[in-house]
Amino acid sequence: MDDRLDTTFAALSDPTRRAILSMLLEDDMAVTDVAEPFEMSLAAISKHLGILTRAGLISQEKRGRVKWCKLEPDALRAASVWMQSFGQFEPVNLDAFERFLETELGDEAASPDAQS
Amino acid sequence: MDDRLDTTFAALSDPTRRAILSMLLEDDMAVTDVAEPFEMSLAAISKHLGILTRAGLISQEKRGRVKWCKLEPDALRAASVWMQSFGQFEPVNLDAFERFLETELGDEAASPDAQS
DNA sequence: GCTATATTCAACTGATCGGTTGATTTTCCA
DNA sequence: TGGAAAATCAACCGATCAGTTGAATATAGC
Repeated sequence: MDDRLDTTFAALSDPTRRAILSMLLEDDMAVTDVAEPFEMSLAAISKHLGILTRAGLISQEKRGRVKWCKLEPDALRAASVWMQSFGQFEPVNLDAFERFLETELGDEAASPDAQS
Repeated sequence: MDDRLDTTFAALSDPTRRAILSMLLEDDMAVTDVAEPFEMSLAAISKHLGILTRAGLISQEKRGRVKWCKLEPDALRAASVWMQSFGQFEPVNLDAFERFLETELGDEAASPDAQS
């Protein structure tokens, strides 16, 4: 019944996939370009993109021989709502968000292979 | 570096564990009582609780021979903030939240074995 | 002390995961 | 027309996962 949340959270549990989402936050990208900063094979990245697509977190559109990857942020809404049902925390703590952007997100997007 | 998000999202990706969290939203519970509505062994539930504890999503305190499980909603904050960095930063759609509480959460808490 | 209760441990199983490599398929372009 | 580039497929590997069963460890209460 809640396969949706299963696949969403499972997709988000991998640091490589979260890094990919951060990259796509900047702009749409082709598969090869997504793979470029990572120290792993193109096939591996292709699999990750497949998982993200099946989770609805991104969409892929083929134009010519290039497949463009696009972030689909709406897919996060269900999961986000689920999480907010716990701990009635106010929408977003802006301080924490600021701190997060500096550390987590910034680092990850700048040097994805630095994910430990 | 972001092991925290890894373990948080991985813990949330299992429907049994999400159901357990929903149950603990109502009240603190002993391990045996947590296990009661599920069609699986006590040992399996014990493992799930261990995973939730390691992820910081719950805490366990032993009083006598009973181990009490308590929800720790703060652990969701980092993950929640991460997710809200995608999408249009506006809080949560309250209508969707309302609908969710009626369907998803209510059902899951009422009959956890109905998870497919 | 003895026994029942609460919980975990240990060892095992089958399935899934994240990665690899090599072969294919599709498309662009000179 | 014939490469070269973009991406996926297929088969494999070792690790982890979710579950089982049976034994072990505390603790409570008569």
